[in-house]
Amino acid sequence: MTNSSPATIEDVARIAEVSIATVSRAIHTPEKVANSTRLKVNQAIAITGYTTNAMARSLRLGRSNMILVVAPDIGDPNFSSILVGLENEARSHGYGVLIGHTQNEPQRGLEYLKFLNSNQAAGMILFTGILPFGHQSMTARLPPSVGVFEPVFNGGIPYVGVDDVAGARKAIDLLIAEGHRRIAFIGDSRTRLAFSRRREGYEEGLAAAGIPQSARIILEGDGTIESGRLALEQLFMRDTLPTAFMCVNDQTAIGVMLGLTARGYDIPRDFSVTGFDDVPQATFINPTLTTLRQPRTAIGRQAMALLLQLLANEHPDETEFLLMPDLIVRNSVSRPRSGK
Amino acid sequence: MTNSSPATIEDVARIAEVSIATVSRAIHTPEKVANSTRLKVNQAIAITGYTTNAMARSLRLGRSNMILVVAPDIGDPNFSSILVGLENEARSHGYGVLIGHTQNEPQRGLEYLKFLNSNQAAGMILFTGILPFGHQSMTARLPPSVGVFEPVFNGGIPYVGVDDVAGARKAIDLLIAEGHRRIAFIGDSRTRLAFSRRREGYEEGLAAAGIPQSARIILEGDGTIESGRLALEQLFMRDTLPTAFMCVNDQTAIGVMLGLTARGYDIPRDFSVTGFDDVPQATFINPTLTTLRQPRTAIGRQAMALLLQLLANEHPDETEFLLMPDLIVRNSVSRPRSGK
DNA sequence: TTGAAAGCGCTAACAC
DNA sequence: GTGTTAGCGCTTTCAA
Repeated sequence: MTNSSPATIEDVARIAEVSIATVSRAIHTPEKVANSTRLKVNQAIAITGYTTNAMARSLRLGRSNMILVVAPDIGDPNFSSILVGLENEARSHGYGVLIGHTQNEPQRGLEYLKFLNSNQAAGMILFTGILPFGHQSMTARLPPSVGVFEPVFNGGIPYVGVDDVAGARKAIDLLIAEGHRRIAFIGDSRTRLAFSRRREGYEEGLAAAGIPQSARIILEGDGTIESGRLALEQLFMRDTLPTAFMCVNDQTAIGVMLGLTARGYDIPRDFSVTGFDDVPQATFINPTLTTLRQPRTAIGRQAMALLLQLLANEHPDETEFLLMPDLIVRNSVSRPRSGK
Repeated sequence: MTNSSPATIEDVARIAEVSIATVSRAIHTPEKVANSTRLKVNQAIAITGYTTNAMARSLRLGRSNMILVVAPDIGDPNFSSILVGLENEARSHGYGVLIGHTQNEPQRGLEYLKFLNSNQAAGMILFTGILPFGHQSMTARLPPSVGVFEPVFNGGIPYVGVDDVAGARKAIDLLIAEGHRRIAFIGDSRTRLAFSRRREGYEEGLAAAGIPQSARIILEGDGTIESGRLALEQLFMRDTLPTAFMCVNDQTAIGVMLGLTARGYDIPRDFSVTGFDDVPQATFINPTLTTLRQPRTAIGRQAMALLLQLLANEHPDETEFLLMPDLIVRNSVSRPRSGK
């Protein structure tokens, strides 16, 4: 039990009465070390409380054992459970996870680019649909990277996400099965692929049910609560109201529900609402929200597994890995009021 | 513009036609380098796109430039804005921030302990009231550390938080000023100091208003939405109901409001409710929640500033740094119904 | 199966 | 004001 500065490989070697090379081998390639020697080394490690100095190791190896996870906003309710998957997978392969949040500011992104360039991370997981690094990203050498949720536009980077089209299809099919015909899609976006894919699912579902083009009601949004509210206001200025709102995500749905409630309507009696994501609030809002659950932990796990593959120089053929979201039926959907 | 492996200090030195020592000095102690030389070096850095290899630097210096932030749950709505303060302060002093989340599992804590022992972080910010490392933390050398929100019980670690007593006092004084006399405190906890301090503020306020001990209604909770609901159910099984609920935090308040609404009551007509923290949801819930705003960014900034002081071997006398929360008056409080 | 030694990229003491 | 050099702790040839 040394007490001053942390034990080094040399301390272990001295106590075990072997060379530092043997200690290193006993740790990383134990099969290349005689049983008796390995035992001595292990004892010495226990005595000293030795842990490998990751700096020195990374310097020597030319790569670190950290993965940088870049997210625009770690307050995002989706984020933390995905992180669990990411971390568990990384950890079980000897990697640590480092979280960078850019707050949607390119300036912050550049800091991380510097970080990457100084070799402090072996790979990168991106939570954003674009490389958050501005123009410099073009000239810089990026480490192996994997996107989560959305493809990374300017990178040719593989990604793991959810099958948005199929998921949206589940929602729209439910609404149609309940008898809805005039269903609005709230939250279309040209800049967010996930959102426009969900709109695709909406259109596919309507088409499959033989509902004419003219009955489609599509409003744009950016996925915030506020955008849901706003879209609702716009809708109420038209003459034909839908009987159901299929929202691009839960935040939007919450905005719509808040707006509807404020106008004195009852959900689901007067209007049905669906979301997408299954954020924690979905179970607390009144009525509880029917939505699609993102397989978050699985997404995280698979994204990290993919990155580790890349790091091992195995390049899979596919560039898009989609998992299936589950439809979670709660209380925000019912049959439309007869006559409407 | 080199293209293969990242430029090293040697590349820069060669191009600038100086020694590597001069390059290092030009970067870290520019005043010790002749203007003309510095210029050449800067040009060479620009040409090569050189960034210091943080691994090598840390190894040489014997300390890293990363600060580990350990949080039990990064999904906590308080967390991300505090992180902003932490990060900005750290970054402006050349430190990076690394986030570790323990998910309240001691096992995870141990991983971070190993991380610290391998010298990968120079210091630590703790978001939890206890060292999340189990028994081993006793024997291990911990780096300079600072707590956020709550003192760290088993460490003698200074912390930056909010003045919970004074904050709670603001809430209770408001309720009393509105005319409430029977006010319940929801969310007392023996294990969370911040919570019991808020209860202290509650008691102080009642005492100052001359409200007798017997009128105190105190229920326990763990600060979750569910705990708020639960406490409410318990209260409704008693015969004397309060006219106002002073909740230990916003989550609890939301639980109480949800429960009240579910029972058909109107807030604030039938009951007033206050929270603590000012989470984002406080503005979206209906009615909007009167609460105390944590000066989050300031807390983060100050905590990191304190840690940087420690890292510079300056040890302040105080061990507790409290900032004042602001009372944010919204719509969940009104005068009690006459006759109640 | 083990040891000696080179060297990853950097900083700082020392010499000039 | 600048260069030379030792060495941070580690992994990995190369020899034995």
